[in-house]
Amino acid sequence: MRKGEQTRKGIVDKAYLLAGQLGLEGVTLGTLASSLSLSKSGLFAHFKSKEALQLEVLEEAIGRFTRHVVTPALGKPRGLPRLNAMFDGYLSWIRGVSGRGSCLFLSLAHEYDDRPGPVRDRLVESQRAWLDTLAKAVRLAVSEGHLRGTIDADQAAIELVGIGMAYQHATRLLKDPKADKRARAAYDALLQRLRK
Amino acid sequence: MRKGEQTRKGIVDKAYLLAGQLGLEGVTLGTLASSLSLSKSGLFAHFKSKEALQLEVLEEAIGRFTRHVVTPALGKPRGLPRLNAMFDGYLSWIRGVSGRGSCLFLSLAHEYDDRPGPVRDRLVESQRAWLDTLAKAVRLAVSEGHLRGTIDADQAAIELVGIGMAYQHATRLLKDPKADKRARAAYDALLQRLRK
DNA sequence: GACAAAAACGACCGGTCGTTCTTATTCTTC
DNA sequence: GAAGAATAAGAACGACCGGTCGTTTTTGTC
Repeated sequence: MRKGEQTRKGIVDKAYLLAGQLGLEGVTLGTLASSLSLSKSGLFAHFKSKEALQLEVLEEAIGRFTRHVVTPALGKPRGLPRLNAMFDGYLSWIRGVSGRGSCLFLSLAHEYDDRPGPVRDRLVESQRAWLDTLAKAVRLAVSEGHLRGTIDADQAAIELVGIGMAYQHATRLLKDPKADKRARAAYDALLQRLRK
Repeated sequence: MRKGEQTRKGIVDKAYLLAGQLGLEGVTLGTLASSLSLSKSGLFAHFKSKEALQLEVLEEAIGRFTRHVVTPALGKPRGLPRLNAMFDGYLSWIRGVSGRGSCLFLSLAHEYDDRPGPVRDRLVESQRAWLDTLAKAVRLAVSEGHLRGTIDADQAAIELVGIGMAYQHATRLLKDPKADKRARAAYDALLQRLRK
Protein backbone atom coordinates (compact mmCIF):
# COMPACT_ATOMS: atom_id res chain seq x y z
CA MET A 1 0.00 0.00 0.00
CA ARG A 2 2.97 2.34 0.05
CA LYS A 3 4.16 2.30 -3.53
CA GLY A 4 0.74 3.32 -4.79
CA GLU A 5 0.49 6.44 -2.68
CA GLN A 6 3.94 7.45 -3.78
CA THR A 7 3.13 7.09 -7.48
CA ARG A 8 -0.16 8.84 -7.00
CA LYS A 9 1.61 11.76 -5.38
CA GLY A 10 4.05 11.89 -8.25
CA ILE A 11 1.20 12.00 -10.74
CA VAL A 12 -0.56 14.85 -8.96
CA ASP A 13 2.70 16.77 -8.60
CA LYS A 14 3.51 16.45 -12.26
CA ALA A 15 -0.05 17.26 -13.29
CA TYR A 16 0.08 20.36 -11.11
CA LEU A 17 3.27 21.44 -12.81
CA LEU A 18 1.90 20.90 -16.30
CA ALA A 19 -1.44 22.50 -15.49
CA GLY A 20 0.34 25.75 -14.72
CA GLN A 21 1.42 25.94 -18.33
CA LEU A 22 -1.37 24.15 -20.17
CA GLY A 23 -4.41 24.55 -17.94
CA LEU A 24 -6.22 21.65 -16.36
CA GLU A 25 -7.97 20.62 -19.56
CA GLY A 26 -4.71 20.84 -21.43
CA VAL A 27 -3.08 18.15 -19.34
CA THR A 28 -4.00 14.94 -21.13
CA LEU A 29 -3.65 11.53 -19.60
CA GLY A 30 -1.41 10.43 -22.42
CA THR A 31 1.18 13.17 -22.14
CA LEU A 32 1.02 13.09 -18.37
CA ALA A 33 1.65 9.36 -18.37
CA SER A 34 4.53 9.44 -20.81
CA SER A 35 6.17 12.34 -19.00
CA LEU A 36 6.21 10.07 -15.94
CA SER A 37 7.27 6.97 -17.89
CA LEU A 38 3.97 5.37 -17.02
CA SER A 39 1.39 3.71 -19.18
CA LYS A 40 -1.82 5.63 -19.63
CA SER A 41 -3.90 2.87 -18.13
CA GLY A 42 -1.50 2.44 -15.24
CA LEU A 43 -1.82 6.10 -14.46
CA PHE A 44 -5.54 6.19 -14.90
CA ALA A 45 -6.02 3.31 -12.46
CA HIS A 46 -5.20 5.71 -9.64
CA PHE A 47 -8.24 7.88 -10.34
CA LYS A 48 -11.87 7.28 -11.08
CA SER A 49 -11.99 9.92 -13.79
CA LYS A 50 -10.03 12.77 -15.23
CA GLU A 51 -12.20 15.16 -13.31
CA ALA A 52 -11.24 13.47 -10.06
CA LEU A 53 -7.61 13.99 -10.97
CA GLN A 54 -8.30 17.63 -11.78
CA LEU A 55 -9.92 18.13 -8.40
CA GLU A 56 -6.92 16.59 -6.69
CA VAL A 57 -4.58 18.87 -8.60
CA LEU A 58 -6.65 21.87 -7.57
CA GLU A 59 -6.55 20.68 -3.97
CA GLU A 60 -2.80 20.32 -4.24
CA ALA A 61 -2.58 23.89 -5.49
CA ILE A 62 -4.70 25.14 -2.62
CA GLY A 63 -2.48 23.30 -0.18
CA ARG A 64 0.67 24.74 -1.69
CA PHE A 65 -0.78 28.23 -1.69
CA THR A 66 -1.71 27.90 1.96
CA ARG A 67 1.74 26.63 2.85
CA HIS A 68 3.61 29.14 0.73
CA VAL A 69 1.58 32.28 1.29
CA VAL A 70 -1.09 32.11 3.97
CA THR A 71 0.58 30.20 6.80
CA PRO A 72 3.85 32.16 6.78
CA ALA A 73 1.91 35.41 6.83
CA LEU A 74 -0.18 34.25 9.76
CA GLY A 75 3.08 33.79 11.62
CA LYS A 76 3.69 37.52 11.42
CA PRO A 77 2.29 40.03 13.91
CA ARG A 78 -1.18 41.32 13.17
CA GLY A 79 -1.50 44.49 11.19
CA LEU A 80 0.79 45.81 8.51
CA PRO A 81 3.55 43.21 9.00
CA ARG A 82 1.08 40.45 8.27
CA LEU A 83 -0.50 42.28 5.35
CA ASN A 84 2.88 43.01 3.87
CA ALA A 85 3.84 39.36 4.21
CA MET A 86 0.66 38.34 2.43
CA PHE A 87 1.31 40.65 -0.47
CA ASP A 88 4.96 39.63 -0.71
CA GLY A 89 3.98 35.98 -0.61
CA TYR A 90 1.30 36.53 -3.23
CA LEU A 91 3.74 38.18 -5.62
CA SER A 92 6.31 35.48 -5.11
CA TRP A 93 3.62 32.85 -5.68
CA ILE A 94 2.61 34.47 -8.94
CA ARG A 95 6.22 34.86 -9.94
CA GLY A 96 6.46 31.10 -9.67
CA VAL A 97 8.00 29.22 -6.79
CA SER A 98 10.51 27.47 -8.99
CA GLY A 99 10.78 29.92 -11.85
CA ARG A 100 8.48 28.29 -14.37
CA GLY A 101 4.74 27.89 -14.39
CA SER A 102 2.20 30.56 -13.69
CA CYS A 103 -0.40 30.95 -10.97
CA LEU A 104 -2.76 28.04 -11.46
CA PHE A 105 -5.70 29.85 -9.90
CA LEU A 106 -5.59 32.73 -12.34
CA SER A 107 -5.30 30.32 -15.25
CA LEU A 108 -8.25 28.32 -14.01
CA ALA A 109 -10.27 31.45 -13.36
CA HIS A 110 -10.41 32.00 -17.10
CA GLU A 111 -10.54 28.35 -18.04
CA TYR A 112 -13.57 27.68 -15.87
CA ASP A 113 -15.40 30.99 -15.68
CA ASP A 114 -17.88 29.66 -18.22
CA ARG A 115 -17.61 25.95 -17.47
CA PRO A 116 -19.84 24.78 -14.63
CA GLY A 117 -18.93 21.79 -12.52
CA PRO A 118 -17.16 20.72 -9.36
CA VAL A 119 -13.80 22.12 -10.46
CA ARG A 120 -15.27 25.55 -10.95
CA ASP A 121 -17.15 25.34 -7.67
CA ARG A 122 -14.04 24.46 -5.72
CA LEU A 123 -12.08 27.17 -7.50
CA VAL A 124 -14.64 29.82 -6.66
CA GLU A 125 -14.64 28.67 -3.06
CA SER A 126 -10.88 28.95 -2.83
CA GLN A 127 -10.83 32.37 -4.44
CA ARG A 128 -13.46 33.69 -2.08
CA ALA A 129 -11.46 32.28 0.82
CA TRP A 130 -8.38 34.10 -0.36
CA LEU A 131 -10.28 37.37 -0.67
CA ASP A 132 -11.68 36.83 2.82
CA THR A 133 -8.22 36.14 4.18
CA LEU A 134 -6.94 39.36 2.66
CA ALA A 135 -9.91 41.36 3.91
CA LYS A 136 -9.48 39.95 7.39
CA ALA A 137 -5.82 40.94 7.41
CA VAL A 138 -6.87 44.45 6.43
CA ARG A 139 -9.43 44.60 9.22
CA LEU A 140 -6.87 43.46 11.71
CA ALA A 141 -4.57 46.22 10.52
CA VAL A 142 -7.40 48.63 11.21
CA SER A 143 -7.99 47.32 14.71
CA GLU A 144 -4.25 47.51 15.33
CA GLY A 145 -4.41 51.15 14.44
CA HIS A 146 -2.21 50.78 11.36
CA LEU A 147 -4.94 51.70 8.90
CA ARG A 148 -7.90 54.08 8.93
CA GLY A 149 -11.14 52.80 10.39
CA THR A 150 -13.26 54.14 7.54
CA ILE A 151 -11.87 51.91 4.83
CA ASP A 152 -13.71 49.11 3.01
CA ALA A 153 -11.69 45.96 3.65
CA ASP A 154 -13.38 43.95 0.88
CA GLN A 155 -12.65 46.72 -1.58
CA ALA A 156 -9.02 46.68 -0.50
CA ALA A 157 -8.88 42.91 -0.88
CA ILE A 158 -10.08 42.87 -4.45
CA GLU A 159 -7.75 45.70 -5.36
CA LEU A 160 -4.88 43.64 -3.98
CA VAL A 161 -5.93 40.76 -6.20
CA GLY A 162 -6.14 43.19 -9.10
CA ILE A 163 -2.55 44.21 -8.51
CA GLY A 164 -1.59 40.55 -8.50
CA MET A 165 -3.40 39.93 -11.78
CA ALA A 166 -1.81 42.94 -13.42
CA TYR A 167 1.54 41.71 -12.16
CA GLN A 168 1.01 38.32 -13.72
CA HIS A 169 -0.10 39.97 -16.96
CA ALA A 170 2.98 42.18 -17.06
CA THR A 171 5.50 39.58 -16.07
CA ARG A 172 4.28 36.52 -17.95
CA LEU A 173 2.64 37.83 -21.08
CA LEU A 174 4.41 41.12 -21.66
CA LYS A 175 7.75 40.12 -20.13
CA ASP A 176 7.93 43.61 -18.64
CA PRO A 177 11.19 43.90 -16.65
CA LYS A 178 9.60 46.61 -14.53
CA ALA A 179 6.71 44.40 -13.50
CA ASP A 180 7.99 43.94 -9.96
CA LYS A 181 8.55 47.64 -9.53
CA ARG A 182 5.07 48.40 -10.84
CA ALA A 183 3.35 45.96 -8.53
CA ARG A 184 5.27 47.31 -5.59
CA ALA A 185 4.39 50.88 -6.50
CA ALA A 186 0.72 50.00 -6.81
CA TYR A 187 0.78 48.34 -3.41
CA ASP A 188 2.54 51.29 -1.80
CA ALA A 189 -0.01 53.66 -3.28
CA LEU A 190 -2.88 51.52 -2.06
CA LEU A 191 -1.36 51.39 1.41
CA GLN A 192 -0.88 55.12 1.51
CA ARG A 193 -4.52 55.60 0.65
CA LEU A 194 -5.60 53.20 3.39
CA ARG A 195 -3.32 54.90 5.91
CA LYS A 196 -3.73 58.52 4.95
CA MET B 1 -16.46 36.42 -55.18
CA ARG B 2 -19.20 37.81 -52.98
CA LYS B 3 -20.77 34.77 -51.39
CA GLY B 4 -17.42 33.54 -50.18
CA GLU B 5 -16.54 36.72 -48.34
CA GLN B 6 -19.91 36.68 -46.69
CA THR B 7 -19.55 33.10 -45.45
CA ARG B 8 -16.05 33.81 -44.34
CA LYS B 9 -17.21 36.77 -42.32
CA GLY B 10 -19.90 34.64 -40.72
CA ILE B 11 -17.33 32.04 -39.75
CA VAL B 12 -15.03 34.57 -38.12
CA ASP B 13 -17.93 36.23 -36.31
CA LYS B 14 -19.18 32.96 -34.91
CA ALA B 15 -15.68 31.84 -34.00
CA TYR B 16 -15.12 35.12 -32.19
CA LEU B 17 -18.30 34.56 -30.20
CA LEU B 18 -17.39 31.01 -29.24
CA ALA B 19 -13.78 31.92 -28.44
CA GLY B 20 -15.00 34.26 -25.72
CA GLN B 21 -16.40 31.30 -23.87
CA LEU B 22 -14.07 28.47 -24.88
CA GLY B 23 -10.81 30.17 -25.74
CA LEU B 24 -9.27 30.05 -29.19
CA GLU B 25 -8.01 26.50 -28.82
CA GLY B 26 -11.39 25.43 -27.50
CA VAL B 27 -13.16 26.38 -30.72
CA THR B 28 -12.93 23.27 -32.85
CA LEU B 29 -13.59 23.22 -36.55
CA GLY B 30 -16.25 20.57 -36.13
CA THR B 31 -18.41 22.40 -33.63
CA LEU B 32 -17.84 25.69 -35.40
CA ALA B 33 -18.96 24.19 -38.69
CA SER B 34 -22.05 22.49 -37.33
CA SER B 35 -23.12 25.61 -35.46
CA LEU B 36 -23.09 27.35 -38.83
CA SER B 37 -24.73 24.44 -40.68
CA LEU B 38 -21.57 23.98 -42.69
CA SER B 39 -19.46 20.94 -43.32
CA LYS B 40 -16.11 20.86 -41.61
CA SER B 41 -14.25 20.72 -44.89
CA GLY B 42 -16.40 23.42 -46.44
CA LEU B 43 -15.53 25.68 -43.56
CA PHE B 44 -11.90 24.75 -43.63
CA ALA B 45 -11.63 25.61 -47.31
CA HIS B 46 -11.79 29.29 -46.35
CA PHE B 47 -8.57 29.11 -44.37
CA LYS B 48 -5.18 27.63 -44.85
CA SER B 49 -4.99 26.37 -41.29
CA LYS B 50 -6.67 26.64 -37.96
CA GLU B 51 -3.99 29.04 -36.83
CA ALA B 52 -4.84 31.36 -39.71
CA LEU B 53 -8.45 31.34 -38.55
CA GLN B 54 -7.34 32.07 -34.99
CA LEU B 55 -5.33 35.03 -36.18
CA GLU B 56 -8.32 36.37 -38.07
CA VAL B 57 -10.49 36.00 -35.00
CA LEU B 58 -7.93 37.89 -32.94
CA GLU B 59 -7.83 40.59 -35.59
CA GLU B 60 -11.60 40.77 -35.48
CA ALA B 61 -11.44 41.21 -31.71
CA ILE B 62 -8.89 43.99 -32.05
CA GLY B 63 -11.10 45.71 -34.58
CA ARG B 64 -14.13 45.47 -32.35
CA PHE B 65 -12.22 46.73 -29.36
CA THR B 66 -11.00 49.69 -31.34
CA ARG B 67 -14.49 50.46 -32.55
CA HIS B 68 -16.19 49.99 -29.20
CA VAL B 69 -13.65 51.46 -26.83
CA VAL B 70 -10.78 53.37 -28.39
CA THR B 71 -12.42 55.32 -31.20
CA PRO B 72 -15.37 56.64 -29.16
CA ALA B 73 -12.98 57.76 -26.43
CA LEU B 74 -10.80 59.57 -28.95
CA GLY B 75 -13.88 61.54 -29.89
CA LYS B 76 -13.96 63.01 -26.41
CA PRO B 77 -11.98 66.10 -25.39
CA ARG B 78 -8.43 65.48 -24.25
CA GLY B 79 -7.84 65.00 -20.55
CA LEU B 80 -10.17 63.54 -18.00
CA PRO B 81 -13.22 63.28 -20.28
CA ARG B 82 -11.27 61.07 -22.64
CA LEU B 83 -9.70 59.02 -19.86
CA ASN B 84 -13.08 58.50 -18.25
CA ALA B 85 -14.53 57.42 -21.56
CA MET B 86 -11.73 54.91 -21.98
CA PHE B 87 -12.29 53.42 -18.59
CA ASP B 88 -16.05 53.30 -19.05
CA GLY B 89 -15.64 51.70 -22.43
CA TYR B 90 -13.16 49.20 -21.04
CA LEU B 91 -15.55 48.12 -18.29
CA SER B 92 -18.42 47.82 -20.69
CA TRP B 93 -16.23 45.80 -23.04
CA ILE B 94 -15.31 43.41 -20.24
CA ARG B 95 -18.91 43.23 -19.11
CA GLY B 96 -19.66 41.94 -22.59
CA VAL B 97 -21.14 43.98 -25.37
CA SER B 98 -24.08 41.65 -25.77
CA GLY B 99 -24.28 40.25 -22.28
CA ARG B 100 -22.55 36.90 -22.79
CA GLY B 101 -18.95 36.11 -23.49
CA SER B 102 -15.96 37.47 -21.66
CA CYS B 103 -13.08 39.66 -22.77
CA LEU B 104 -11.25 37.63 -25.36
CA PHE B 105 -7.93 39.36 -24.71
CA LEU B 106 -7.85 38.43 -21.06
CA SER B 107 -8.77 34.85 -21.87
CA LEU B 108 -6.06 34.66 -24.47
CA ALA B 109 -3.54 36.26 -22.15
CA HIS B 110 -3.69 33.16 -20.00
CA GLU B 111 -4.19 30.73 -22.83
CA TYR B 112 -1.09 31.91 -24.65
CA ASP B 113 1.23 33.21 -21.96
CA ASP B 114 3.23 30.01 -22.26
CA ARG B 115 2.46 29.12 -25.85
CA PRO B 116 4.79 30.81 -28.34
CA GLY B 117 3.67 31.53 -31.87
CA PRO B 118 2.09 34.17 -34.08
CA VAL B 119 -1.13 34.31 -32.05
CA ARG B 120 0.76 35.10 -28.90
CA ASP B 121 2.91 37.65 -30.72
CA ARG B 122 -0.08 39.48 -32.11
CA LEU B 123 -1.81 39.36 -28.73
CA VAL B 124 1.20 40.86 -26.95
CA GLU B 125 1.38 43.57 -29.58
CA SER B 126 -2.25 44.48 -29.09
CA GLN B 127 -1.97 44.52 -25.33
CA ARG B 128 1.05 46.78 -25.45
CA ALA B 129 -0.84 49.06 -27.80
CA TRP B 130 -3.75 49.26 -25.37
CA LEU B 131 -1.41 50.08 -22.49
CA ASP B 132 0.23 52.75 -24.62
CA THR B 133 -3.15 54.20 -25.53
CA LEU B 134 -4.08 54.40 -21.88
CA ALA B 135 -0.75 55.92 -20.92
CA LYS B 136 -1.03 58.49 -23.67
CA ALA B 137 -4.48 59.48 -22.45
CA VAL B 138 -3.03 59.94 -18.98
CA ARG B 139 -0.21 62.09 -20.33
CA LEU B 140 -2.68 64.23 -22.22
CA ALA B 141 -4.64 64.68 -19.00
CA VAL B 142 -1.43 65.90 -17.43
CA SER B 143 -0.71 68.36 -20.19
CA GLU B 144 -4.30 69.57 -19.97
CA GLY B 145 -3.70 70.32 -16.32
CA HIS B 146 -6.19 67.74 -15.09
CA LEU B 147 -3.60 65.51 -13.43
CA ARG B 148 -0.33 66.09 -11.60
CA GLY B 149 2.82 66.39 -13.67
CA THR B 150 4.83 64.09 -11.43
CA ILE B 151 2.87 60.92 -12.10
CA ASP B 152 4.09 57.85 -13.96
CA ALA B 153 1.68 57.39 -16.87
CA ASP B 154 2.78 53.82 -17.59
CA GLN B 155 2.23 52.91 -13.98
CA ALA B 156 -1.23 54.41 -14.14
CA ALA B 157 -1.98 52.46 -17.33
CA ILE B 158 -1.13 49.08 -15.90
CA GLU B 159 -3.10 49.84 -12.76
CA LEU B 160 -6.09 50.61 -14.93
CA VAL B 161 -5.70 47.25 -16.62
CA GLY B 162 -5.41 45.66 -13.19
CA ILE B 163 -8.73 47.16 -12.20
CA GLY B 164 -10.24 45.75 -15.38
CA MET B 165 -8.85 42.29 -14.66
CA ALA B 166 -10.11 42.34 -11.09
CA TYR B 167 -13.47 43.45 -12.43
CA GLN B 168 -13.61 40.54 -14.81
CA HIS B 169 -12.59 38.18 -12.03
CA ALA B 170 -15.28 39.49 -9.71
CA THR B 171 -18.07 39.64 -12.24
CA ARG B 172 -17.51 36.47 -14.22
CA LEU B 173 -15.99 33.97 -11.83
CA LEU B 174 -17.28 35.13 -8.46
CA LYS B 175 -20.58 36.58 -9.72
CA ASP B 176 -20.10 39.42 -7.26
CA PRO B 177 -23.05 41.83 -7.57
CA LYS B 178 -20.90 44.64 -6.25
CA ALA B 179 -18.28 44.18 -8.96
CA ASP B 180 -19.29 47.34 -10.82
CA LYS B 181 -19.23 49.39 -7.65
CA ARG B 182 -15.83 48.01 -6.73
CA ALA B 183 -14.28 48.76 -10.09
CA ARG B 184 -15.68 52.27 -10.02
CA ALA B 185 -14.38 52.85 -6.50
CA ALA B 186 -10.92 51.64 -7.49
CA TYR B 187 -10.92 53.97 -10.47
CA ASP B 188 -12.03 56.93 -8.39
CA ALA B 189 -9.33 56.24 -5.85
CA LEU B 190 -6.70 55.99 -8.57
CA LEU B 191 -7.89 59.25 -10.08
CA GLN B 192 -7.79 61.01 -6.76
CA ARG B 193 -4.22 59.87 -6.29
CA LEU B 194 -3.25 61.14 -9.73
CA ARG B 195 -4.97 64.46 -9.13
CA LYS B 196 -4.15 65.11 -5.50
C1' DG C 1 10.00 -18.45 -0.40
C1' DA C 2 4.91 -18.86 -1.16
C1' DC C 3 0.87 -16.22 -1.98
C1' DA C 4 -2.56 -12.75 -2.23
C1' DA C 5 -3.10 -8.02 -3.12
C1' DA C 6 -1.63 -3.95 -5.30
C1' DA C 7 0.11 -1.80 -9.24
C1' DA C 8 1.37 -1.30 -13.92
C1' DC C 9 0.92 -2.88 -18.58
C1' DG C 10 -0.64 -3.18 -23.58
C1' DA C 11 -4.26 -3.57 -26.58
C1' DC C 12 -8.35 -1.65 -27.71
C1' DC C 13 -13.07 0.97 -27.52
C1' DG C 14 -15.90 4.79 -29.80
C1' DG C 15 -15.09 9.62 -30.77
C1' DT C 16 -13.03 13.86 -32.13
C1' DC C 17 -9.14 16.49 -33.58
C1' DG C 18 -6.95 19.21 -37.78
C1' DT C 19 -6.08 18.35 -42.41
C1' DT C 20 -6.14 16.59 -47.28
C1' DC C 21 -8.01 14.85 -51.07
C1' DT C 22 -11.66 14.29 -54.93
C1' DT C 23 -16.19 15.20 -56.33
C1' DA C 24 -20.38 17.85 -56.74
C1' DT C 25 -22.93 22.04 -56.47
C1' DT C 26 -23.59 26.88 -56.77
C1' DC C 27 -22.26 31.56 -58.44
C1' DT C 28 -20.72 34.96 -61.57
C1' DT C 29 -19.93 36.57 -66.06
C1' DC C 30 -20.19 36.74 -70.98
C1' DG D 1 -28.14 29.82 -71.10
C1' DA D 2 -23.43 27.97 -71.36
C1' DA D 3 -18.67 28.15 -69.58
C1' DG D 4 -15.67 28.49 -66.05
C1' DA D 5 -14.50 29.74 -61.59
C1' DA D 6 -15.62 29.92 -56.88
C1' DT D 7 -17.58 27.46 -53.15
C1' DA D 8 -19.12 23.62 -50.53
C1' DA D 9 -19.63 18.63 -49.61
C1' DG D 10 -18.04 14.00 -48.71
C1' DA D 11 -14.99 10.62 -47.45
C1' DA D 12 -10.92 9.44 -45.53
C1' DC D 13 -6.30 10.05 -43.07
C1' DG D 14 -3.33 9.59 -38.90
C1' DA D 15 -3.05 11.13 -34.42
C1' DC D 16 -4.85 11.65 -30.16
C1' DC D 17 -8.70 11.94 -26.66
C1' DG D 18 -10.79 9.74 -22.05
C1' DG D 19 -11.79 5.38 -20.62
C1' DT D 20 -12.14 -0.10 -20.21
C1' DC D 21 -10.43 -4.60 -20.30
C1' DG D 22 -7.84 -8.79 -19.07
C1' DT D 23 -3.23 -9.93 -18.09
C1' DT D 24 1.26 -9.62 -16.16
C1' DT D 25 4.58 -7.81 -13.02
C1' DT D 26 5.77 -6.03 -8.63
C1' DT D 27 5.10 -5.52 -3.77
C1' DG D 28 4.29 -6.38 1.11
C1' DT D 29 3.18 -10.03 4.51
C1' DC D 30 3.29 -14.41 6.76
